[in-house]
Amino acid sequence: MQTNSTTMILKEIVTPLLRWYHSHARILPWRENPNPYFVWISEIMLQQTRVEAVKPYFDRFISALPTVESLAEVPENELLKLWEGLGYYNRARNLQKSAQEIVINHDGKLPANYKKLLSLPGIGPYTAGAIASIAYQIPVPAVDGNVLRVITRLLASRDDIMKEKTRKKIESYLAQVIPANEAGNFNQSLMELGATVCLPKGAAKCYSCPLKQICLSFAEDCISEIPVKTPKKTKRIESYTMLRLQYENKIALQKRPSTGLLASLWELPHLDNHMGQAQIIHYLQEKNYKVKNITPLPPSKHIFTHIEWHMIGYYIELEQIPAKSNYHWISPQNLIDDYAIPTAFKGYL
DNA sequence: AATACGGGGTA
DNA sequence: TACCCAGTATT
Repeated sequence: MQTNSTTMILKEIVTPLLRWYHSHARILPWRENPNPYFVWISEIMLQQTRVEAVKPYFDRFISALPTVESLAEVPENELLKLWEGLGYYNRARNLQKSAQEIVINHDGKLPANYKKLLSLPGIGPYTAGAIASIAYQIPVPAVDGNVLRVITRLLASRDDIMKEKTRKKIESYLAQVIPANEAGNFNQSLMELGATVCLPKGAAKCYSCPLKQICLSFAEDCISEIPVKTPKKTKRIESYTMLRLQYENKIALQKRPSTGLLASLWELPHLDNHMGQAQIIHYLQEKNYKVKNITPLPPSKHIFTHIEWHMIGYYIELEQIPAKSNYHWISPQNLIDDYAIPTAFKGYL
């Protein structure tokens, strides 16, 4: 073990951070009973997702699926319905794959082992560290965006936090100072500080930071310059015309492909580009749908991480549909109960 | 190493 | 707008 200046600084934060966390930890649903299953579910939900967004999903999810076994067995449509609107839907499917593996290979319990956790689908270095430390008190780091920001600022490091190398370096530093009996509290205290005090984009509340005496960026007055992040590339724009098709009080839906964006979720029928009423009527007539009434719906925009959807839409009442319609015709109540529909389409439902 | 993968909150 | 969020999997 090395004891360079970096490690010495990090050793100094342990006690003040734990003391601060003891009195400032937010009360969160998944902290009430931090059993491995609840910790796991919460950590998956929290990937790239804010605490406030997760809260209602977490409570509903663990009520519906309180055990690893129940998650392993739930039908996919029910699972996706529980995840509807939360985004990154592969998280839900990977959760179930892992649950099935855990039932088969680990006696239905999350393994108390960092590498075994890491091998499960949907669990990467951060989540493996979070579960290991929070649920099992195993002294391994859990480095998320908060921790990257807190530590680079603490050290006044200009390392690019988008690079894996930076994360690994910080993990190796932290591994040397994690207190043996409070691994979970220590990791959570770093994240909590990042989430509530050491805020991004010039919003840091250094005046109330328990580490301001130690923080090199605070001393050098360069908080606003750290962390360094490589800029992300611009989004592409895609245009669609959404069809809100109505026939005998039922709505047309179709299932999205099993791979790619919003895989396997349900969607409204739609055409590429922005089409006029005449083009839509022509398109439907060719497929033997007879239009009774068509009215334009207001444009809407949905922004993904890497794509922007620019949508227009039409509300269309049909008086006849072909014997073999490619669409699924769903009653409104059935749609609410059983069909997971991404937020992007909600503007036209 | 770069890109795909949601959705919402904030300055 | 642009950035950011208790990141991971795939290419």
